[in-house]
Amino acid sequence: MLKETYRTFFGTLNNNSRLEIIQLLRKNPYNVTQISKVLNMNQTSVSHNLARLKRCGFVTVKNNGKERIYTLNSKTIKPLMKLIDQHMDTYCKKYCC
Amino acid sequence: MLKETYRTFFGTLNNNSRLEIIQLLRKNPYNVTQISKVLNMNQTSVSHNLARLKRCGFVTVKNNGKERIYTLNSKTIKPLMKLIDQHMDTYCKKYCC
DNA sequence: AATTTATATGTTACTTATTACATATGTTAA
DNA sequence: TTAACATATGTAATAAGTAACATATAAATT
Repeated sequence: MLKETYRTFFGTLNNNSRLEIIQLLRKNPYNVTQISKVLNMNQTSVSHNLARLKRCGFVTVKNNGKERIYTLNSKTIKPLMKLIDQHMDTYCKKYCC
Repeated sequence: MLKETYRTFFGTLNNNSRLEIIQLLRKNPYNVTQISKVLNMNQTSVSHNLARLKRCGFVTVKNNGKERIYTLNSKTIKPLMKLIDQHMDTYCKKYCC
């Protein structure tokens, strides 16, 4: 696997706003306005971050009138986040944080 | 899970040097000098980056005389990297890179 | 077709992370 | 006990990423 691909992947995850969006989308799909309201982030920021998440396959998007509904990739990202939670649960209490 | 814990986790992975070290350690444990020679990185950089990897439970270390041998966490990080490779294989060709 | 609502994109000041230098510590052997 | 080897840590210039502004596009409603 290309080094740059990893960087894009982890660079995407290494951001508070995007992590908050991911955590929210773990529960349910939402549109941009909903996300920015729930997370109290401004709309342009949400759009920028969703664009990046989409570019990397973390989320997919579906049009619904003027809304755009974003869904977390349930095939790879959902199980991945679960596995990462497990790692952090076991190791990050002792070592990191 | 705490937001800061995620940041530490992904921040650790979002770095070329550390990713190269991880990729190397997926094959075998190595000491600091070996790592810096194989990857053509200066020793202080390798030590700094190993310190961070250790702090987050990505690697463990074992003393062997004056050497210190670093091993990748095979319980969580090895399978995690595999899962990430799979995601990138499926989605990042189309979307990211 | 003009207005409103929803979302996306371009750009830049600012914040954060990285790298590499100098140097310190720790271990072994002469 | 000092020289040599192995690794770790403090610090700062530089590089990279972020957030927020202004603005553009796109769909629906009047």
